[in-house]
Amino acid sequence: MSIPIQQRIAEALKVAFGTVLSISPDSVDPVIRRAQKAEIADFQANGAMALAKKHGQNPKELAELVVGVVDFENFADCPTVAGPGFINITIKNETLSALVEAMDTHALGVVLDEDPHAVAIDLCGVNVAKQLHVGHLRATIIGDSIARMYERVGRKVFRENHLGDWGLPIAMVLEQLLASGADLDTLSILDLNSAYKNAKLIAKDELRGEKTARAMQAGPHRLIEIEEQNIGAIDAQNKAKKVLNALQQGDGQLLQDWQKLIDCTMASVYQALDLLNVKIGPENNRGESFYRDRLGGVVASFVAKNLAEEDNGATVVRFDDRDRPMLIQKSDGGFLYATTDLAAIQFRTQELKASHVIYVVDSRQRDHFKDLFDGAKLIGWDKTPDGNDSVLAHVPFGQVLGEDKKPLKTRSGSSVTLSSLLEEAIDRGTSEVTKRSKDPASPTHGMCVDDLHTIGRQIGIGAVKYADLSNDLIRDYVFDIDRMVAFEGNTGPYIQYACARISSLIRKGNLQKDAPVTIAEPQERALALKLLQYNGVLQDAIAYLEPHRLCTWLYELTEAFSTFYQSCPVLKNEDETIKQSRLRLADLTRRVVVDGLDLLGIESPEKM
RNA sequence: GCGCUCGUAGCUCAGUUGGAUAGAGCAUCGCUUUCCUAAAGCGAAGGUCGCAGGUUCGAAUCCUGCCGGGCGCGCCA
Repeated sequence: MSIPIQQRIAEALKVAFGTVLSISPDSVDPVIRRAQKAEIADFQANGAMALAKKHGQNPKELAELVVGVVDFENFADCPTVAGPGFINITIKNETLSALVEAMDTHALGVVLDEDPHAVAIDLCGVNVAKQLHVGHLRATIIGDSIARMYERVGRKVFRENHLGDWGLPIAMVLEQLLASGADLDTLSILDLNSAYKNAKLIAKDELRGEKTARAMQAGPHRLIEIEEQNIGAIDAQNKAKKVLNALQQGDGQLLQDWQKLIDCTMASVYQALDLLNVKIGPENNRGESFYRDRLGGVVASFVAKNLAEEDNGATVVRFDDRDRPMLIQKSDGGFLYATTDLAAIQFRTQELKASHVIYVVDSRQRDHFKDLFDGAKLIGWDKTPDGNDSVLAHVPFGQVLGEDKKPLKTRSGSSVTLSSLLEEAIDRGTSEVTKRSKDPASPTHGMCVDDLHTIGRQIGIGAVKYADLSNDLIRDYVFDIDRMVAFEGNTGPYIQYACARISSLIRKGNLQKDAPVTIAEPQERALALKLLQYNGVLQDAIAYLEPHRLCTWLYELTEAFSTFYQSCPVLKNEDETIKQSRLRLADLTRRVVVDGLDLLGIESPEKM
């Protein structure tokens, strides 16, 4: 994390260390960090210890010498030395005032990333004929947030919704529905969902039979027995394979029917995505069917370069450092998800020319992505055509758990649908804001039901998203709606509320945009220093693909504002200059919070 | 069996990629309101950072080995 001033401090100290030690300033790392205690200083340099050690000097004496020669060009006070050789630096109020004024533009201090390459983000991951459930929540909102952050720094982003819209499962669903004589035009997502479950069940049965046979190292006779047991499953599979075959041949009627399944599914998906306030629509669909004609080519490429070999009739890619191979073609000629994913990587780096291919997928698929990325590197799909290295990254996230600390399920044991979850959150948000509006002092007092409901939705959805994004992604978390919608603590509603309070303040004040900013009080300094970190925090959140860094910081920012607001009168300040300066500080804070929440896909109601 | 991952206050979690006395929130207790939204703020209490070694001037952070929870391991996606 860095703010502009931090770099200037680093530069000045590099020169100073270089002078004292008679070495090149470029070889010096002064290790500038924010100071731990605001009362002591704003920043600290920890480099003296390591440098003293390296050059056989006393660290404290070295620090003293450096402090003696360093030139901060009047933007900071004379630094002090503490402990074993920490150098404490305090920025001048005038400097802070000027920096805040400089930040107060449309860009809010965010530095744009000039890399002209695109960024591809694989997110959401819906399956045709499947209702969205909790499992999709994280892949969708984390991916959308990362996309928003990249867009915020000026990058072109492709949100890739890699639909599961092709292959045997879909063929089974289609075959079942056609056989039952269902009218595909009037189907609901629920009908599709049950057909999907049914298909999955049958496929599982067959799989279990095969696995058992293999585990037992059964001979041909035993295999036949098992096949007989699963005769129904095999039969269904065969029928589905025929349907898939016909689809692959381009059967016009079947393709139309297939499209109907997709349309039906996506209609329900978009409804949920709309509630979620994510920027994912039809334009983001690029599913398995898109890659269906490229799979043979993928396998052929690996074979041609001797990167794949035949094993028991299947085609596998082997890696030097692990036993587990990556299967890219089945013994029956069929392709696997690794094949499709390789095709997708090829497409994303070679045709979309993405410098970053990011997968926002459940942590349980770590091994898969390790294989996938290593496979892509073997064949050279980790570079764009112009030779630029592409970063292939898996953003693994943990599971959403129920109160029992097991994956969230309904009482009947089925997985919780995303819409039911969101409805609950919206209800909670709405009842909360409705309750508050009863108070005559509340700005929401007297609002119509529709408006209250809109705010309630913003709060409820914001609560769920913030709770999800504010933890380290790798961790599982318990879905606790009470904690999420709480207006206290590190929650979405708390930050939204803090922001609404500032909006109210601005509405009442008569802000003059060009009024000078004067940082004087400790609480003003703390707020200013916090604000100035925005760009650095955002850049870090992107670099580490960790939205929770932004969350933590936004919470700290709103806390800094609360503290400032508590002890620094704004509207009732008799001094018009101070009042205007503080209004401007408040307005800047408000805009940064709105901007930051937007990067998390969270809306900021003006009243709540 | 192999591999990955997590373990920090009673609970939920941060911890700026190795820096000073490990920080928040919730819950508990105390204080503050003729005051810009008290939907708040301030303070107290609460810790052998899973355990044991090691590297280092310095370790919650890096290395090794254990312990405990979760997850994944060839023709499903």
